[in-house]
Amino acid sequence: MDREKSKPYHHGDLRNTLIQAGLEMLSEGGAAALDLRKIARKVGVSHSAPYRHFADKQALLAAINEEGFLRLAERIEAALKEAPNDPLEQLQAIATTYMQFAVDNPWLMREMFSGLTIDRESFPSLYNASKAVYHYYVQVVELGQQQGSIIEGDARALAGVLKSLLHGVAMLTIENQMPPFSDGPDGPSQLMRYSVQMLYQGLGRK
Amino acid sequence: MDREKSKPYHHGDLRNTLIQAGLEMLSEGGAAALDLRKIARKVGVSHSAPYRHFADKQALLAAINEEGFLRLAERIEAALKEAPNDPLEQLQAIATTYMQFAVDNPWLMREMFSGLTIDRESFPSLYNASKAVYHYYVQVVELGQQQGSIIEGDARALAGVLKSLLHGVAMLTIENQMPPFSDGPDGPSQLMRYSVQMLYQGLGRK
DNA sequence: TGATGATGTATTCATTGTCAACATTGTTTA
DNA sequence: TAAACAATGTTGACAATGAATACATCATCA
Repeated sequence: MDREKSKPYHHGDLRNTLIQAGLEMLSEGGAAALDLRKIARKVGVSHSAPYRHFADKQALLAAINEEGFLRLAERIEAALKEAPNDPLEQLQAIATTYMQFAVDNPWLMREMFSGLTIDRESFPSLYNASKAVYHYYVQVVELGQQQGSIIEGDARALAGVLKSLLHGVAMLTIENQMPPFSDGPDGPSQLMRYSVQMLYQGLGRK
Repeated sequence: MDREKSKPYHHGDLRNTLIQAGLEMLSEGGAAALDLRKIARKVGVSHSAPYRHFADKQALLAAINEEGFLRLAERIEAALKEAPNDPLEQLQAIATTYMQFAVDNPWLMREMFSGLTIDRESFPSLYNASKAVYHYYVQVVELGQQQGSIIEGDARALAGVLKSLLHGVAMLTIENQMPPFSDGPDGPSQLMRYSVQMLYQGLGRK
């Protein structure tokens, strides 16, 4: 009995536990709701214990954001593996995964990309993680170019356009800034598919 | 002499003054740097005076964001007036204006669209202002369709795609999330023009 | 003129990030 | 193995800040 009673003085894995608890707290109201003391309470340590692992609140937030980018990259990688060997379909796979992640983790996404609460440049590993996803875009574009289904040009620049579209659609969706379409696409993932399709075929008439 | 000395007890236009001061403060570090007491000091009133005009910090932020949307809409309207009567050029005018505004007011833009610090839904006038810009997109798309240079389809849905792209490019740019392109477009406004061009002509090869 | 509501002030309180001093424990080393 | 040390956690304190309450000033209008 009492095997839970007298907690050891040292937590054991406080750093990770704090990040996890922070992620949960984020999802319930964003960075504004992210309270260092509350996290500490939740995890069962004193209010200043976190300072042994993070210089300040920013540092914890940076770690949380980094975890977010890692998870996003994981999901996209997994989605790509299951997608058929067709460039457009691979783009769609990335796109809908991106959207799904945003819808599932709106607060996290806002944090990750807002640049409002943390200064990304001062956290190198976060900075790198934040760029990881982009490589998949380039990869798919290059594949498309090799197969002749995507126009010529700097693959990285084209990937940048793609990335921007995905990001814009996803963000505006979770911000309730996308108007509802009566006869247009319905639901986030359809909206995303539609958008990618439009970028692929072009708005201009030939 | 002393014509500035004994300030009148009542400020006269405190509400607007607070918004202006708030905008300035925002531009120096975002909402995190937006300190109610500091604003009050800056404006020369007591630290609880703002509460006569704003229920709380959120309410002031909402007013600031609203002002931001109004300014953005103004700029875009002005840009449209000067643009030639060509749909693609009008799109480009909107796009580069959007980008310029974002580059000029990164913190404000982040605030306006983050949804992190304020709950837009509870401020109707802000909510409306946030949707004003969108109408210009629809307008231009419809014009393009009439002239036959833009493909058929729900103009509002197409405008949504356009809006998403502009937003994505602008936001990722100010967040330093757009990789630099060696032989691609150079500089924010060129990057924006390039992106719109790509959306117009399509990434797919015909 | 004097009643009333709007606007501003002074004071106070709770929350929260941060820091300094101290406690506990695991690890290394003499 | 014992002492020293580094890592980790706790307690208590402080300042900044958002917010609430009670009071002061002033313009307007019946």
